[in-house]
Amino acid sequence: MDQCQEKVLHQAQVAHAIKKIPDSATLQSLTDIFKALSDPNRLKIVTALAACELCVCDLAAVSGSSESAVSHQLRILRNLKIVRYRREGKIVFYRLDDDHVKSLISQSIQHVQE
Amino acid sequence: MDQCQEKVLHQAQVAHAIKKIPDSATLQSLTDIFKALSDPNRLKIVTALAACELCVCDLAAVSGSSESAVSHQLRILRNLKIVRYRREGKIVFYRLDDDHVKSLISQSIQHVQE
DNA sequence: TTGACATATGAACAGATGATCATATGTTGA
DNA sequence: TCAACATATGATCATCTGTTCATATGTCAA
Repeated sequence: MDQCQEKVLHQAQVAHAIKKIPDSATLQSLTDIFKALSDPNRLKIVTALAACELCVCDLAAVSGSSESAVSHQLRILRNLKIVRYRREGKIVFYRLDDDHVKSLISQSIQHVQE
Repeated sequence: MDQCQEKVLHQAQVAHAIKKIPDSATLQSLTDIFKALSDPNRLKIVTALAACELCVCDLAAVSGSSESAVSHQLRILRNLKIVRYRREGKIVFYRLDDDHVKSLISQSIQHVQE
C-alpha cells in the first residue's frame, strides 16, 4: 500500500504544486484565522463587531449565548489579534483589531451568495 | 447571573449589530467554508489544487499524508463543492470547483503576511 | 472596605474531528 | 474472469473544541 508515496504519478505537477503551498508559518496563520471563523458563535461575534463596538454583555445578547461562552470565545479572538478591547469602568468594549477580517468575511459572503 | 440577557446595556448598538449578522443559512455556508480551510492538510490540498489539477496519489505526496487520509478530506471538500473531480481510467483528478476559494485564500495570505 | 456588577478563567464533560486500518468499489489489462 | 492498481468508505480511537458551572478578578459606589 501507499506505493504512490514512493512513485508519484505526475512528477511535474507535483513539483509545481508543492512550490505553491505556503510555508508552514503562513499555513499556520491561515488555518488559525479560518479556524477562528469556523465556529458559528465566533462568526456571529465577529460580524457583529464588524458593525460596531460592543461590550461582552451586548455580544451575549447579540449572539444568543451566555456571557461566559462569549468571554471564552473572545479570548480566542483576542489571542489571534482578531479583536482588541478597551476597558471603560466595569465594562469592556470589544472591536475588530483591523479591517482585514471584515473584508475577508464580506468577500466570503459574496462567494456564498452566488 | 446573566441579567444582561434581559437588560441589554447598549440597546441601539445591539439592535444595529444584530441586523448585520448574516442569516442562518449564510452563516452556515460561511462556517462550512472556513472550517474546510481550517485544517492544515485540507489547506495544503486546496492550495496545491489552486496550482494545478492533481490525482489523489499526487495529493498524498504533495500534502505528505496517506492516500486514505487525503481521500477522506477530499470527500469533505467535495461535499462542500470546493473541489470537483473527473475520472480518467483508474485515476481520479481533482481540481478546484471554481476560483472563489482560490481568491479567498490569496487574499487571506496577503492579510497574514502584513 | 463592602456589596454589586461586568468580565475572566479553570475544571469538567459531551460532542466533533481527523488519522489509521481494514475492506470495498471501480477500472484496466492479461 | 482474474489480478493489480487507484480510490473510496466504514469503524475505531485518540484528540480537540465549545459549553456549562463555579469561582476569581477588577471596578465602582456607598
